[in-house]
Amino acid sequence: MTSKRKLEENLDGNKVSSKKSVPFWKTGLLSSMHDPELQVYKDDKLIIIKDKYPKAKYHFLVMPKENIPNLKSLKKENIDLLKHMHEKGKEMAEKSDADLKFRLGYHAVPSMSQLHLHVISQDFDSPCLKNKKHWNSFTTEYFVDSEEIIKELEKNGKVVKDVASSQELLKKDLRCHVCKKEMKTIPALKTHIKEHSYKKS
DNA sequence: GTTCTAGAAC
DNA sequence: GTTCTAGAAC
Repeated sequence: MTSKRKLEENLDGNKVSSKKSVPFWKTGLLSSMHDPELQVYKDDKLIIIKDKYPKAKYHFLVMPKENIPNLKSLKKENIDLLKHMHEKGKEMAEKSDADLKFRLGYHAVPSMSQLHLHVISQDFDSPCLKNKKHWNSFTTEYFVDSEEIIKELEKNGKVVKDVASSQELLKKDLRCHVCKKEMKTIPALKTHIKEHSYKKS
């Protein structure tokens, strides 16, 4: 027989030496979720936290307490939960700044485990927004509105997103989300978007 | 997901 | 020479 395979486990229960082990950082949200410093709302079904690296003036994550890893795990039984997450997310946006535009949605292929609904103001005014992937993940179809996810689950009983085509969206040229003007660099884009208003019309 | 940094782009 | 992007992280 071959020599014994080292199979230690880290604090998150992931196999450290196995090649198939989940990287340590992928479980980061589960820790953040239970960090009182980040929590802003809590009820029997969900927890809302401030994103640790906000990509706009206001950026929250609404997460179910129940373990639901991602969109693929969603079942028809979760429809009421998703609607509840949407409602509470909307309330949090309202409470933060009632005059500011917000979007509520999911990333097609999120990096981190545990389902999370982004509640993000549309100014994208934040030092944490640094690269093309950040920008495109919130301004292309990679960002799927919460209502669309709920509709898809109601219609098909599941939510399916193609990984390869979704990842291609992240490589698209930089474009202003308001006037659609193409920008050559992230710094130029960040300067440009300051010129628009993000108040509700 | 972020950090770091080599080297491309200017 | 400086700004900016993009890929590795054991």
